[in-house]
Amino acid sequence: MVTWIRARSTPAPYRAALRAEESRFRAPQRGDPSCARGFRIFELRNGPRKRAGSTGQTPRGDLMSESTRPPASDEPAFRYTAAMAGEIEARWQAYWARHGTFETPNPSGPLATDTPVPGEKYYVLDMFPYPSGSGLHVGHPLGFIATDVFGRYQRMLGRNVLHAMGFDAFGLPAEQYAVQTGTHPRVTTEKNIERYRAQISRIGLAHDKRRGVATTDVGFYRWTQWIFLQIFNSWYDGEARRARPIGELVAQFEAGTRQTPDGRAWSRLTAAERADVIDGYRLAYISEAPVNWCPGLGTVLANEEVTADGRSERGNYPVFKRSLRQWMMRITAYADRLLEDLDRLDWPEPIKLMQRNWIGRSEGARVRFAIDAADDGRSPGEIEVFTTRPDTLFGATYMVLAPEHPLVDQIVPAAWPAGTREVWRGPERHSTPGEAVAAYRAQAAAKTEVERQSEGRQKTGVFTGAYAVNPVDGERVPVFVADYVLWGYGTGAIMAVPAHDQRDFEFARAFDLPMRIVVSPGAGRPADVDEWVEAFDSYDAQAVNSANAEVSLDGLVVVEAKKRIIAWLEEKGTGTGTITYRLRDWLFSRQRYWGEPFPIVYDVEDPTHAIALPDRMLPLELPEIADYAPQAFDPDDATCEPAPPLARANDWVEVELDLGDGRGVRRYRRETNTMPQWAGSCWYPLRYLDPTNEERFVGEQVERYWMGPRDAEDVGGVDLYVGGAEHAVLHLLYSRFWHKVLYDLGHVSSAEPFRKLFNQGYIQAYAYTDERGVYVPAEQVEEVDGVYYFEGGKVNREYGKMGKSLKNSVTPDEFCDNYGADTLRVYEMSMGPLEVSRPWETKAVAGSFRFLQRVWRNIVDEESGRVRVGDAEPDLETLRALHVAIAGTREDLNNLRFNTAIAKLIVLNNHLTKLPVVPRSVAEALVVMVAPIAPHMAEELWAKLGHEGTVAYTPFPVADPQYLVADEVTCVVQVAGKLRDKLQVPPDISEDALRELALASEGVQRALDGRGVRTVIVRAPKLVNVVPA
RNA sequence: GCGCGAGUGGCGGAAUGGCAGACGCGCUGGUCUUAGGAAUCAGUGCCCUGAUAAGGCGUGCGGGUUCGAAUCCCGCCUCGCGCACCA
Repeated sequence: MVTWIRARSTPAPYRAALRAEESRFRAPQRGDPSCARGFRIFELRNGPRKRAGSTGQTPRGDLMSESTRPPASDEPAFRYTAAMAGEIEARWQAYWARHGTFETPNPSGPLATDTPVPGEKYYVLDMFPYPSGSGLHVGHPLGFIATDVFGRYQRMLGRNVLHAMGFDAFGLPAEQYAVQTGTHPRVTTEKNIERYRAQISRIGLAHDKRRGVATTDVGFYRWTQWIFLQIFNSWYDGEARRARPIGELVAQFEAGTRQTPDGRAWSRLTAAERADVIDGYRLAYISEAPVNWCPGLGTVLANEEVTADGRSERGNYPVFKRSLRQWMMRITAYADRLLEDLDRLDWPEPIKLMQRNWIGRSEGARVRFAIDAADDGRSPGEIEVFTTRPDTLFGATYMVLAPEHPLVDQIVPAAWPAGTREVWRGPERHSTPGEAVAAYRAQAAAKTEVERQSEGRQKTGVFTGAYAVNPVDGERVPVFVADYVLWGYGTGAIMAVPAHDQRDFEFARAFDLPMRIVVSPGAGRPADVDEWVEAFDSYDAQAVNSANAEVSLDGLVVVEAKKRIIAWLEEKGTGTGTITYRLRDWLFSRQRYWGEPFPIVYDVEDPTHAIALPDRMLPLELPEIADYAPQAFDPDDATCEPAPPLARANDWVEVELDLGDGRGVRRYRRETNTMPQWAGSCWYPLRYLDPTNEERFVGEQVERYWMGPRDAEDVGGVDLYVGGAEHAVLHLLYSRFWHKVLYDLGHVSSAEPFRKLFNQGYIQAYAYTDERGVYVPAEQVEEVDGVYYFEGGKVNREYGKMGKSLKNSVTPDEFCDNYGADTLRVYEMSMGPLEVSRPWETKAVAGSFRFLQRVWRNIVDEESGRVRVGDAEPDLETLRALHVAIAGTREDLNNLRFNTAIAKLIVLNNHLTKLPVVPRSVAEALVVMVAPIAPHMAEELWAKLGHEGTVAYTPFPVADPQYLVADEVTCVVQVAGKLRDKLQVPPDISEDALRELALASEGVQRALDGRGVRTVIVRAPKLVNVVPA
């Protein structure tokens, strides 16, 4: 229990306080002569302004000289100004760095210390920043400041706090920049990281800098490659519901406990055949799949890198769907677990919902329809469909195959069968089904996905000329090709039930197909389906017209009907109940230079099977190559082939290696694709834990300490993960997947990477355009009566992102010059709740600055620079103000409500302002409570108040309940729910006494105006509500 | 189209069934000043009133539940986000 406030005793006389203050300045000189503190004190005594720009002693004298708000000449010498803030901040940041104040000990391994780690820990994490070339603006650090405040608070609660920041530094921008300027991506990346680090450290974030790894560090991506191989060398055991090493699969085949695909004994298979079988199980595998191919960038792209109108986010080049051989990750194997475990996470509900929708689990059935023997006598096959409504099987009146469906070619007969309607032959009324289908498929292939959609929901398609047989009633139904059926989902084929599916309904109307009602819509609809204007797709209804000789669904509600028909289908062997997901496997390769190389080689004599490099050959470093640009293509040429830059590094690609597999030195070709940017961000939280471990990607004990589950129910993971909602699905789903594989293989003890997630809002800004539509500097725009002017001319106001090109960007550096980092921290935290986006308003910053200035003035005399607190005990009113503030601040900080926490500290500070002398004990409590938010000023004041060392580990004050109850409370008196009077009453007043008082009160009498009283609601001691007759 | 979230002073926001507008910006007035774009003190939802007291109105709009609703329920409007023919 933390109770230092009450434990404090023997208040020292005022003069002693002054002595303590002075000794505090001398003390550090003993331990650290390089600090030159005496010199600075001298300067401080002579006023902060003189020092601006004059000293090489402070780390950032150059920055301070840029202060654009020079104080007026009569300003008190010891006022808290931007210049003084700059000096204090630089000095304490240097102190923290020198003393390793925020170097967090591990329980074991390289970062362990001699002393045991605290039992309670807290791992707070920001989403991995990408160090872009344009540096930070004040919007970026919002979340960083929040985690820092929270982490510092946790530390003051006695916990071992881990907070670090590294960089997600691979990626296309550095590569693009390299192409333009000839600078190596590593040079650009390192420069950007350095710039970011400088900007971030100026904000005073309590990061353990030893842990700030970058994905581009060889020591980091060595383990990214290792994890990739773990995934590559694993398969998903559906029975056990977990990943297992591939060796255990081989053992099953060898023992005969698992059947080979064609039933032959494992020993009878050739090495290549075995490799084929095994590759079909791996969690990382190569497959031929339709991908986003962007010739303009020379690489395939992930879906998230393609804009809504089908162009590359970067460069705005066209993107084509191309079937290419690419690396995939079998994330779909984890679909169920990724879905189920969402329930165990403390995440915002909307994010969970987005993941649920993205995974898109739907229960239904696969049903096989026999293809009716074609006129030319070719042997009939089967079409398998997926449906979520097998209960409507009796209402299926036609079928549809996706244009890409391979069966299409096989079922098309030579001529249109009898009964083919005009519209079924396509708009050109083709004379054979072959022509019609070929034309339709060509048309569909030429369209981008976006084009398919932008043509509205107009249903198109053609008849294949083939019929299939409905297994429930033997009826022949025509088979169509239409692009409203997607090849990528389910089986790429559907049974169409137009009466009960809106899409099928529209198609049926367009193609003059029959409809059959098999789910009763009740009395609300005409009995004749021809009169319907839309499909009836409710689940809350009963089946009708759905019976054959063996099974009847009639009268059953949808859920029951589904069960019965699935049972029947399974019994007849024509269908099975099944589950389908919207989630697709994850395309994992890129044709880029600036990414992690795959630790994979191919035997030159068998180039189809990927071979893992043994661990001892890691890291596989990126080779230096002369030309790292992806090969340039005509951006509109959809037919060209990707050519990864690494393929041009011949000396690197062609290698002779002994892989230790007993075959000796052989010739291999390396994989020339690189991994996507997501790879490093999938596991970086684990590396922060143990950044220098060379034996393991993270020490076992270290991982268990920081991320292990707290109890049997807990999934473990980072205690608090803060970042924007834009990563709701991709990053958060990918890293959950990787983490689960590592968990299954026994490498980590936590089942999930992020126990609690918090989505911060964004800082937005106004931008202004003149009459030409050109952006003008937002800083210089003036508002008069709601109209905005720049240099005398009217300008338009827009609201949105902050950015250099919008001329509304404010950098943390210029902000710190003008106000100081502590003001930036207070302002950003007080603007509103963390989860809400808010507009930046430079003029509103003054309030935060003034708050700090007043805290300073309450403790330090602005004229003399001396501590001006008194040692008298605080009066009761002050004690109450203090303890109310303590209780409120704790409550707010616990719930990440920084804005209201600051408001409570302001209230306390404003109270202290009115006192002739601020009591020392209250001043100290205030400084400690301010410390998480404005740590530099708090350190300075804490030292001035006579304390040695940092305030960062000082226990956070605890409220004394005795001061939380007032001896009088305000009772609200209402009449008919409207406020009519207020009474000052003792908190323990009885209901009856309060009722009497209220009824007798002037306000009640006036409001009643002679009316009688029906009821009186009494909620002692806070409220009475009189209900008039 | 479907799903999710949000609408409160001039502005950012507070209050999650019990005093609407904490705290801050801005604005108004006073102090100090040669000066104020500094600091400081006071006031500030709107309406009525000379001002006060008292009163009326007020949390996007309309209805409901309740002694009592910004808060809970139903319908609508507006804005933001996500998904978008997923069978």
